[in-house]
Amino acid sequence: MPRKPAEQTVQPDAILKAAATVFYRRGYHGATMADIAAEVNLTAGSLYHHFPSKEDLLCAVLDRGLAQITRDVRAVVDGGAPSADKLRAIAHIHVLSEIEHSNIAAAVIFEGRALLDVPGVRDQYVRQRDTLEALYRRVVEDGIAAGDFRPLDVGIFVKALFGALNWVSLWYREGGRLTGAQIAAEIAATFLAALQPPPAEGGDFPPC
Amino acid sequence: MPRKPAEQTVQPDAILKAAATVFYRRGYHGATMADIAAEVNLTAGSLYHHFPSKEDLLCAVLDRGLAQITRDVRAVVDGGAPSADKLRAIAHIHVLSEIEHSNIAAAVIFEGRALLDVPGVRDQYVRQRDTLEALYRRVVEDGIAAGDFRPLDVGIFVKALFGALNWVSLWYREGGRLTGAQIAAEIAATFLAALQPPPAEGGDFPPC
Amino acid sequence: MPRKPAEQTVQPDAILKAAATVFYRRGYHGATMADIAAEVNLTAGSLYHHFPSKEDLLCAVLDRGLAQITRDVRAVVDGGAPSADKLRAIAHIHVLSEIEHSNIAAAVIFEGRALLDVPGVRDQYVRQRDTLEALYRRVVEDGIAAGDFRPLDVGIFVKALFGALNWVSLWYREGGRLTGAQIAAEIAATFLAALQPPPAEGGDFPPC
Amino acid sequence: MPRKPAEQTVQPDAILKAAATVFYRRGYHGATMADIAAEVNLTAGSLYHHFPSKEDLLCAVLDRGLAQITRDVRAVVDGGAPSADKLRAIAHIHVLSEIEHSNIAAAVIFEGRALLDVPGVRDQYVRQRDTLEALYRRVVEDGIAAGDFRPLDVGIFVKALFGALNWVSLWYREGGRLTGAQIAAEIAATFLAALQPPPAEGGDFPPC
DNA sequence: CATGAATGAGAGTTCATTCAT
DNA sequence: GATGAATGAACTCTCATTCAT
Repeated sequence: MPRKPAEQTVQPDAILKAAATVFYRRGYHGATMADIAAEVNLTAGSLYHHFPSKEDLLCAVLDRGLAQITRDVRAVVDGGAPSADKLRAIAHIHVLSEIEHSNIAAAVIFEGRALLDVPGVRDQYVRQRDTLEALYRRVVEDGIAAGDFRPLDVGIFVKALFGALNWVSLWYREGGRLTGAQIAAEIAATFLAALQPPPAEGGDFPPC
Repeated sequence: MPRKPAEQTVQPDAILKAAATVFYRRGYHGATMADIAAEVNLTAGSLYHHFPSKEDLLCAVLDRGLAQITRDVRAVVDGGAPSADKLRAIAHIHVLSEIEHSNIAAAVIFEGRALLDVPGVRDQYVRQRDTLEALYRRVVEDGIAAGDFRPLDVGIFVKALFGALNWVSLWYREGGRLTGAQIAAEIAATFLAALQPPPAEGGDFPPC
Repeated sequence: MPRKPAEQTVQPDAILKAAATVFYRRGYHGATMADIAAEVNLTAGSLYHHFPSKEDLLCAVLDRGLAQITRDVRAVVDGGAPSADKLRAIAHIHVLSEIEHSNIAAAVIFEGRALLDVPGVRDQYVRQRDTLEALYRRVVEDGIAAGDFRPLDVGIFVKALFGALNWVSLWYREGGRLTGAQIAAEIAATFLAALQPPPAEGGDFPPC
Repeated sequence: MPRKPAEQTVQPDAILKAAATVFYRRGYHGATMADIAAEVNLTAGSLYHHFPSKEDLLCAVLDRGLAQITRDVRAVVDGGAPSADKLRAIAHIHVLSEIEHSNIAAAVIFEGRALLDVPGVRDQYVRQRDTLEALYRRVVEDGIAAGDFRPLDVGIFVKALFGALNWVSLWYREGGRLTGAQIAAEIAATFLAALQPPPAEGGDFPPC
């Protein structure tokens, strides 16, 4: 007894965005297929024409989100800019991904845990996440090697940076005091300050 | 025909710890009352002798966790140590709370979102969280006022610090390369480095 | 945007065979329209160009199957062969129908029950089934009347024969030890042996 | 918001009987958990306190039914009665099981197919079924070996017997012309007649 | 207090059916 | 005619919650 066909066909892309939004808003377990469907003016059952299950939907969201941010970050990392600029650029990408691209990145960040029970899926997710982290790490390591940054525990440093950047999605509100770009710049500045090499011993000063 | 009472009466405290653990592990919506009960060798129904609902359990966990860490942090902030030492101390408290106290703090961090739908509850939670954040902010502001730290956007800085510290609960594994204390120290060092005032322009140096 | 029509128009006949196969394989309730459609390289929706509903499909299958076997059996029963030959012939028809004609007969046998809820449909189905049974019964009764078979409870006998013949569809496997014809012959032989009149008391023997 | 506790505790046994009845009436796929639950004055969800899934319920029904009839039949087969008496006895057991023991046996017979998709389960079911069939076969083979029965294709014969006996559950109606015991006796008589050795060629008669 | 059994409100998922293209 | 997308009803299963024992 179906009656009313949808006004216009829904793209799987729109569903992914809707899912990301709802997963982020309610969490994976708290989100219902009906919630997601409503976001694109569908009913829950209709989603199954596009994705075989809720879990697959989450996988697709995470996959898509990580792939996108990874691609953008990699472009920066592979570029020829100074390390400090690279770090500023990836902070920018990271924050903007979180707050602009339909929360896909934010869902990635916080709901990836929901997948950690499903072994096959988990592995792929963890691998992608590690790939991204490795890119951040490379920027820092290269900067240290080049003498632009002071040596420190890169592992902890990158995880702290990740935490600071990811956390933005939890407190950012549109129309707040600062734009996403400004927030990214400020965070980058903070972490760059922490990477500042100490003033060279005497070297900067002309001999008396 | 239940006959055999638990070996020893279960303290509400143990239930809170169990709930925190399970909330952290599975998320609020993913956790079941049976999961939590099993953690203390009870059945789901028995939990209702101690807490009126699952939501109340979460509230209690968050309340307890925030209250505890807030109390500890406040003690430090109210003390007379130099700002840098205070920041090191609260990082230590923060990280240790996350990874040692039965994940209560970690649950606080990530599952507080589950309460954001319930208005009355939400407000109390947000208020407590803001109280804690204000303490961190005070340390930074005092340090800046005292000239120990360089001036910067304190709001962003504190949120970045929060993110970096909270993130630890997502990647920390017992028996890893570093202890919680070492991690806290490293993160504190990073953020303190970012707070380092630039070398005074010449003033520190005697005239040549 | 469907563009490519099926290679060649699908006959309702092919759909009926497909439906019979799937109904037999999965049972009426276990079979989906998509299953049936796939069997003839269609999609579920397309079936509705040929049959108004799943129930109608089952009706058509049963109707067709029963009509066919009834026609064949009637031809034998109305013929002039000896009763024993008639019984052999209908066993042959019955078994071959089950295992060769796309399981239509087998579906008839086991899935007719699914219709027993729908009153109007049920009646027609039951009537057809009784018609078929009456033909079997006539062969036995005629044989008894003619003195070829020993008298016995014809109702039970025919139902036992039905059961034995129908059961074949549940255990027959293509390429097994015996062909369908051999199985039919063996079953017929068994039931004919049971119909054997006892040796006449003395009458057959010349006086000593 | 549960309100009304059941008047009296339901035994798993009662659920099994209910399930057998409903499975038989509607078929496995046509039966709903609510149907089964209603039969014992429960709601669907409550069944899950006793059986982990609908499939498990079917397994339990089949297991129980097959085990019971197999036990009874084995007792007869292992006894010392003449082969003909054994065959009469097992026909009696078989038919009575079908029509009296809550349709468990009938469900076994017709709904076992629903399990044939689940490999692990299927194997156990098939094994049990084969065990039962082997008992029937043994009776016939022993009878032949003892010269009580004429030699014939035992495989087909036993399957025909099975079919005839199982079919009873499809047409038997309480209060009909014959009791279950009478039906069993008649079917046994039919098959025993088919097993009758032909009158010895003259040898039995004294020379004239 | 603890328990096991029960409940009712969904949740995810399936599926027969419809319909614009 | 065929299709893909959509729907709504129904189903299996889960779970927070209650309560007699």
